[in-house]
Amino acid sequence: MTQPADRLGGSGSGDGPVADELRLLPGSRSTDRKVEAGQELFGVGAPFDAVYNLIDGWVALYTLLEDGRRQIVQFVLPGGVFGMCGGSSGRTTYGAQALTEALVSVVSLAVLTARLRDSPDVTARLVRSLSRDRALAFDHLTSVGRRNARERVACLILELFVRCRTQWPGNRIEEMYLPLTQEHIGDATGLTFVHVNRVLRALRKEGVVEFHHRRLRILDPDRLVGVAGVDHNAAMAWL
Amino acid sequence: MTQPADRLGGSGSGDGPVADELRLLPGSRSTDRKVEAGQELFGVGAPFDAVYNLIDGWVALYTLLEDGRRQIVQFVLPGGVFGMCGGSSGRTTYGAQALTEALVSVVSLAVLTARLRDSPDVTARLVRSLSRDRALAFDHLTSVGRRNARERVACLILELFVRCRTQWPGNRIEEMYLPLTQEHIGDATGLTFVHVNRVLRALRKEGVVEFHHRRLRILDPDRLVGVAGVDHNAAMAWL
DNA sequence: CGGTAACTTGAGAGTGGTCAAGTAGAGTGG
DNA sequence: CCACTCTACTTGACCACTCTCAAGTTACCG
Repeated sequence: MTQPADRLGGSGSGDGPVADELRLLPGSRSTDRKVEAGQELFGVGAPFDAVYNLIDGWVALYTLLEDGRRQIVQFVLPGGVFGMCGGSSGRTTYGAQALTEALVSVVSLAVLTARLRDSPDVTARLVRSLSRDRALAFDHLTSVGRRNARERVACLILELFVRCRTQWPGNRIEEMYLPLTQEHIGDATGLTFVHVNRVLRALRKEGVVEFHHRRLRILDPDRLVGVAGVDHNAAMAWL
Repeated sequence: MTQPADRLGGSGSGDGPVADELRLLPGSRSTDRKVEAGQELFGVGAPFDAVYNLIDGWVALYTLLEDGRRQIVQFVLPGGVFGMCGGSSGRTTYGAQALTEALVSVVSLAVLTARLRDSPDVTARLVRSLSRDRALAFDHLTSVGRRNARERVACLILELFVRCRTQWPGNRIEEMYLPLTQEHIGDATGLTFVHVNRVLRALRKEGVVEFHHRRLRILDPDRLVGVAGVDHNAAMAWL
């Protein structure tokens, strides 16, 4: 474990009682694969014949432009499913990188289609997951397309905060582990890390949020929601 | 019909032999609903208990910010499925507006879940559709987050061109009907319509594309791909 | 022929990018 | 224990891409 022991964001390094409700296919943990922080699960354009189901840890999905510009299109939390791609090319259009030590269940497409056939429950899980992803992607698109830098950063922080809360309903509401660099935030919001830094400093000086050493502290939740420019109810809808 | 008769982009106004492969639920056309161009299918935050399956025409999915800023998150073409939302709120987070006269099949959630249960084929269609949507959303996100105005506009045009081609493999490759205003393009690319106009003028002057009166003419496909900054293969992957 | 929606163009301003330099912190090896 | 290194963070100066505001023009439709 490279993370501090008291972090939120994982159920620990053991193979303990990992909740089955995080699994697309409950039960089978024979296909589990563990990767270290920073490792790539698969790269952009990799052939795909399997679906990944994150059980523990954080994963970032990203795309690349020819000249190296990068866009993080999604942060995956436990329970998330990725690796399925639209298009007929049989290759992924995005890559997946573990942000922390992570545990994924690898499900081959053959197994998945078989299970979809006989298990309405698996189908429902997958459809729900894909729908959620699409809704999240739409939100990000709106943020990046129509919000300014302050709003984007605040929005992202708020989103991750809310998603973490629901994943790990811990008690330390004011502080949480966020395994990101400012460059990650920039790549997710469509900004440069230099500008992310400026925004973060401003928010810090104003006493809204504090983000140092992968620890996020929400100093003033209400102000944060205000800066993000989201409806109070909308923020709750992420739950 | 408000569109010229020779447009690409629809199978006509009749109730003729609409291909069943566009339908999530083949056969049942009792639930079809026809809407005029410009009409809203549902607004942002509408309660949803049904899934929409576009059979004919163009639809735009959009989100709104409190102050009126709008982001188009997806252009739906025949065969597309929308109206399913992630989140548990039971309300849509985006609205849907018909860009042309459109024909949609409305499937109640109850019916859908029943069909998912007993028809692997329906399940496969839905999963494929949702996966494709997610991939498209990721592409848009990359565009809006990491490309400049020229690239974004070129990308969008290219994407719509390719998608149209595959929908309606007509013969007039050089010209097609695109039921958008420059403001639509702006709302989809995260730009203002003023700036979209400038970009479009420049591309026109350079002899790359021409877009007037809802007619798009690709003057120089290779240059367009170059301006868009996409890999030649990647462009084909949309097919 | 008037009204309206879409498109066009210009001038000025501002948000956010680029480039460059420097600081802080964690890990490593002498 | 102290350089040394590497990554992440910080800050400043400058600039440009894109927005805003404001006037027009054009095309379509009643």
